[in-house]
Amino acid sequence: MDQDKLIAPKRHRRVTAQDVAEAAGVSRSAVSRAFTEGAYLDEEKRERVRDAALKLGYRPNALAAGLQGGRSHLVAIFVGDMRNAYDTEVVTRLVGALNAIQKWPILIDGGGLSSVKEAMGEVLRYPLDALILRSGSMDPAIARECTKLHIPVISSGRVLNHPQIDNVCCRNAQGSQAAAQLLLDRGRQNFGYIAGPLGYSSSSARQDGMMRALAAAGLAPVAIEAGDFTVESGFAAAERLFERARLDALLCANDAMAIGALGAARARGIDVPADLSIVGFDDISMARWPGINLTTVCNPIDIYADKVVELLSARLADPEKPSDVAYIDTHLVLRGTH
Amino acid sequence: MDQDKLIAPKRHRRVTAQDVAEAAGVSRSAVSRAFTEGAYLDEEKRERVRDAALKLGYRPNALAAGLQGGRSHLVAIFVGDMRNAYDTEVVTRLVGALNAIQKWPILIDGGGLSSVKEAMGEVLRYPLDALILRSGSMDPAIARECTKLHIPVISSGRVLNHPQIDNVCCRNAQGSQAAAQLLLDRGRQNFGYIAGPLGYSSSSARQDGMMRALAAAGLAPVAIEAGDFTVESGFAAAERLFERARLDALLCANDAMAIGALGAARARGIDVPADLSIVGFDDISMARWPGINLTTVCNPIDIYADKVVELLSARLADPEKPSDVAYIDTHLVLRGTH
DNA sequence: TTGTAAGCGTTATCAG
DNA sequence: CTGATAACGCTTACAA
Repeated sequence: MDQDKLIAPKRHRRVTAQDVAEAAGVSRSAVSRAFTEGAYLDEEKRERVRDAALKLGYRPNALAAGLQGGRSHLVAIFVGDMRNAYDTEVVTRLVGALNAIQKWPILIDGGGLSSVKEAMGEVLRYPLDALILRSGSMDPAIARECTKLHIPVISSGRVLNHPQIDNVCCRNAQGSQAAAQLLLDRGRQNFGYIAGPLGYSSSSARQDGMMRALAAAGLAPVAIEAGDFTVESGFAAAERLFERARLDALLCANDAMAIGALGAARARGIDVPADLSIVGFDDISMARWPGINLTTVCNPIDIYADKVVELLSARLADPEKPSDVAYIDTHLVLRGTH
Repeated sequence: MDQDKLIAPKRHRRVTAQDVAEAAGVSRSAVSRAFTEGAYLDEEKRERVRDAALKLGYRPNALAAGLQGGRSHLVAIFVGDMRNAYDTEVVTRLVGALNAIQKWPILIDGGGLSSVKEAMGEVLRYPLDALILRSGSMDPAIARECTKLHIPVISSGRVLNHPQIDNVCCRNAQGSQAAAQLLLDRGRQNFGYIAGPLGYSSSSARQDGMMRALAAAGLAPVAIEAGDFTVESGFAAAERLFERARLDALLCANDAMAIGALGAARARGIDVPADLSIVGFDDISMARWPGINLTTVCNPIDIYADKVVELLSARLADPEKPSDVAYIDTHLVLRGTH
């Protein structure tokens, strides 16, 4: 016991390869090899090392391994605002997809943070395998800074034109054009639109798509209001719209605002879908909840996440490859509000 | 240019302290000191180093710094299932709170993962500052394994009795007892309950709280069904309940299932709250959405996350301190369904 | 105040 | 197949 204290100066030193080597009666390198796939090592010896490691509770220190030159297996995900339902669902899928390929996602939530840039700066001190940007309103300067550090960047939701940045992006205009067409075919004529905040490319692209469909029918939207992508803001924007004009069709830049608008319509006694069609965008999980049952444009999240991981793997395999843009096709999901 | 190629063998080597030192005409240690708060270094020199660093795009490698003995500033968050709305909100707050104190959360989502244990094993190779467990059904063996590695563990949602594990936990029974009492006071007598899956301590504690209130009034629940915490399962469970019995009060183990039950009641033409009171638990953000407006027991998420971070900081400050349990008080949120 | 040198725990290289 | 040895990039005594 006394001896114990003498031998272990630091109280809770992590078990190292050295310790295991001594316990198993082999060299440090043998221990390393025992844990390296396809390294030359006598099977019996490998067995012995593994046993000793298990007994001592050893596991190779990922920090040291990462330092030594290989990959850190750390991937940062920068999220614009995790309080946004769609972003949250994307992050959830992304986390799952990354976990599955043994990449460990570090999350940074711009929504809850006062100084995003500072946080990014701190996280960039880790030699990340990659950075995933999930934000419609990310300062492109930050992305460019990452490429300077030679960290692969995957931008999701907004296409950044940079030779080192891969992008995955949904065909926004196509989706909302189809949604508008659906309502036109149903005989709707008085369209309203609830946009997202200024500066979000997805919102403006979606608005453009609607405009295009309307223009082809010789129409234009009757009224447009903007929210901030939250349910509450959708509720408020819808109320303003209902004050201003008598609509029979309402398209929204995302599902959350559409759900808010649906609440506002019901509160006002408007019959949806008999008197007013409401269509969202994204197909978040709440859209299919009983009591909401929102008709919407599906922005397929799982495909999205898989695509991000695919681009990531391709980039890691060949860091010099030209940058890529993966477009995701949308499709209409007809439920009860159109 | 040719020289460039000769000097830089690896194509995109990260800028190191050495590079900065050479550029600024100082020693490596001076560079290190320039970035260390409160280290002795001539102000003019520090300026010079910082300038050179900025120009070269240098930032201290966090891996190397962490290896060197200090903290890694990495914290793993293990989530039982990120597709669960409450867990997701907790994670969001946790991420924000950790980002704010410069700890970088690595997420592992048990819900999306086939082999949770394996993933945990991989992540434990990083010398984590701490591990946060957010899961009602986590295998306690995993937690114990972490304490063996001397990694502080904070368990959230279930109290683990271990000298090295800190806990934060909401007073579940208290909350649902109050909810039941509210409905008793309103004259309700025929109570139903939608429980969570077996093995979730929160669900059973909440059920106990309700039982206690009913027992005090000489009552017992009329019917109980179980779901899996999802909206869909709440919908289905409520339908089964409505088949079995005529209820005037329905308590649910969480908000998501209550929202499902609300949908089922409406689909059946039951007037909520005139003929049936429905009360949830947690107060997730959707509970206050227009069109849902759910009366519920608030399980204050922000306090929760702050508490976790508080325990974490205390533990890091004194790794030998006795383990702690922080109980979170609930309160009723009266909205439109009671 | 500064530079030198010794780790931190790995993995990769290179003789044997 | 295996054991030394040299990186990896940083911090921090220690000496100047």
